Amino acid sequence: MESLTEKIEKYIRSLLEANSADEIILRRKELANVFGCVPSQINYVLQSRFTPERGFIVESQRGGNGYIRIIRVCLSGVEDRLNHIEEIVDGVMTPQETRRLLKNLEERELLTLRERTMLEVILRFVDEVLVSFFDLPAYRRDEINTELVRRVLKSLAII
Amino acid sequence: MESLTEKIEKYIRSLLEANSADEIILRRKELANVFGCVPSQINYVLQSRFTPERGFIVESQRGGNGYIRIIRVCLSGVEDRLNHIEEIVDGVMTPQETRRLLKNLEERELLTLRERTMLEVILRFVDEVLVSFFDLPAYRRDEINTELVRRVLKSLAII
DNA sequence: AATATTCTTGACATATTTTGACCTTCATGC
DNA sequence: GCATGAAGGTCAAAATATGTCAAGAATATT
Repeated sequence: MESLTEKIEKYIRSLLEANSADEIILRRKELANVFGCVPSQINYVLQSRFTPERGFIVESQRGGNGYIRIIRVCLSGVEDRLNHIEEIVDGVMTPQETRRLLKNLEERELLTLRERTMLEVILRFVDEVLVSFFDLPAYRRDEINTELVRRVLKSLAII
Repeated sequence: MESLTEKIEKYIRSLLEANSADEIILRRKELANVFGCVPSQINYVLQSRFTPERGFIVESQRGGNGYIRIIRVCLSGVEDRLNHIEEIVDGVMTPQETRRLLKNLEERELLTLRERTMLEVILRFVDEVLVSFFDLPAYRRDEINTELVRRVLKSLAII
């Protein structure tokens, strides 16, 4: 069973494909009408599915002639990719957040499945060492794991 | 006598076979119902049997329309390669020996440049953490680093 | 026989989706 | 200017999934 959120996500992605554009403009109310849902559902879809981590930027304007603009981000140069990494690997990530990030990066083809698997094996091993040898609390382990991911992704960004 | 965990493991594997797919999607509660067990038993099976080290990636999402997705990344004919790994990652390696091994694997096209870079960045970071946080002597760090390489290569041998 | 490891269970914690009531912003006509 | 109506935004509750953790039971190892 596909959720409403997934349907709307696919619809928006199909609009982007169809226009073979990196950008589309929507009316929130109209889109909500298409799916027979409440307008704020659209906000939820945007906030959960069209995030920078997934490679999108969303702009909007209220008031008369208001709109929602969805932009697919293209990472062209090394500089762009490094900044992007800094943006999406922000603060300290829990293992769950880390796994989700890796999944998203694979979906965007910024990581291969092998690279993702390697990283998961390594993160598990490092975590195991930190807990069983050094009895480190979860928060400290998350700090180290996050920094590891940050460094790896940065190093890959420049290749 | 087969344990519940083993039964569930076989059942999931059979689902993957049956669909001849590299991926299945489950509902934790439903699967628990099939075996008349507690839902968290499913987590135990996933954590102990469907690890990246064994060639699986597990993704999941909580909440409404939640799911558990199991991705198989393993192929057949693994035995030889595993033995080979045991041979080449023998004993404890120094950082120099490790780098030479990784370079060699890249030249033989068993690792890509990106994968080798990932590993080198990770090994350097782990070593740094072990020194600066825990003041571990060199031979202990080499043990950990060697084990890390062994695990990663084993999991890659499966893929 | 004693100890260590793995398995099983259940109480409790956390995350996601959907909906609706209420808030904020802005272009436009007067 | 400024009131108005037409946008989009925020927040919280309810429903519904999965995750975590620890204790006890079952098995394996020494």
